[in-house]
Amino acid sequence: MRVTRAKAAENRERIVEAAGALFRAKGFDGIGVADIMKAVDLTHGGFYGHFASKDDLVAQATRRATARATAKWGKVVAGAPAEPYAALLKHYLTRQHRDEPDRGCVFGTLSADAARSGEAVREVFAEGLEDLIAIIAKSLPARSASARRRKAVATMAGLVGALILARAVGDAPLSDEMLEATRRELQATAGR
Amino acid sequence: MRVTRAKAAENRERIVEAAGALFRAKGFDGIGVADIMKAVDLTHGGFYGHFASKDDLVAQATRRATARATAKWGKVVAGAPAEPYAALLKHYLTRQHRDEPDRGCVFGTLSADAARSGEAVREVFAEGLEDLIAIIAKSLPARSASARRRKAVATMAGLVGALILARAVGDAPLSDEMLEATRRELQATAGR
DNA sequence: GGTCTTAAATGATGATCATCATCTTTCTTG
DNA sequence: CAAGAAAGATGATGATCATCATTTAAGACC
Repeated sequence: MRVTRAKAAENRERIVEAAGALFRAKGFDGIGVADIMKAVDLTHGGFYGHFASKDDLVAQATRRATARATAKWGKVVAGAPAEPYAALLKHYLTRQHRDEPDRGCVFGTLSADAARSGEAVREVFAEGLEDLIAIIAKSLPARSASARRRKAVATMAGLVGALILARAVGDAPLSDEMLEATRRELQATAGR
Repeated sequence: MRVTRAKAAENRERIVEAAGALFRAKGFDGIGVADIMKAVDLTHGGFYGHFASKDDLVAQATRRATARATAKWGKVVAGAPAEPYAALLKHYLTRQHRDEPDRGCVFGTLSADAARSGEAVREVFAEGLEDLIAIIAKSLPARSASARRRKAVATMAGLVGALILARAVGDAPLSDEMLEATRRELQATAGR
């Protein structure tokens, strides 16, 4: 049945949001169009009125998720002006973040899927990643710009790697250790 | 048609090997039983004579891949007794490794998939990861055992994160930079 | 209020999925 | 050499997949 213009736009929003969570939880290949629509209480038929294809939704949901991450990181550093770098590490490497992949960082859940996707998705990832690296670089104690940049890139790798591996090993003690050890090492080597 | 016992065992081997490569290239959900069998020139029907389920194959292929990684890392450190840690970094963070996911480290390709898999697969991951961390720890210059362990865990996170992100951003300049910056940072902070 | 437009529902498409029963063929074993 | 065993092929199962044509119903606009 027909629905108001505003309601239709809201439905599109809800599809993108639900897809973002479901893709993060199950991977691009792990969830289908019908189940995504069911998650927002719609039937699968209306999907192609909103999106050109599933790939189109993948790209839109990914962009939404990276933008959300950038905004969140900005708030985290703004909320801890004295120790922004430490705040970022602490915010990212938590058990809660590890245990809620569907609401967490998209780079920690879908990077491998992105590597297997088309150029459109990979470009969204590249742009989002540059934004986060820039935030890290600004949060670091003053060194040369190139040294800050290098440390920021390596920090991004450490954060994402620790989160992914902490999830991959299940509930082994190693899982908590991945988060804690990576946080301490990154922190200890931040100064110089 | 029937085949010798030896040939049947070899076929099983080839299935596990091919599956290891195909899973790494396309993810656990990205490749089907029929295509795996086709890759070793068999029809899909014989599959369930060799394996109880696709999950069974996933677990076996994963174990094979982690064992292979452990053996390879052992050779790398043995081949560079003067600077084993530097050799590990250099071996892992290369453009070739990034561009050949089907033949590369299973932790860099399937960790996110493992996080979404059953406990059996995650246990294989945990055991394999412990082995690699132990190799890194032994390759580090002498500090306290706990400091070496912590640095080894953080190194593992950095290696895997850099590789995954370098693949996720496509052929952006950031891709090469991820490998190089992470290698330099890990190396620079290895001493103390 | 009547006409046009369109969002979503219904239902079908053909592909592909994991799984398995059955059959054929050939190796193995006595 | 004969009988039993089993590896792999054939083909079917029912699910699920992305995609789309058609229908229905109600908002938008004159």
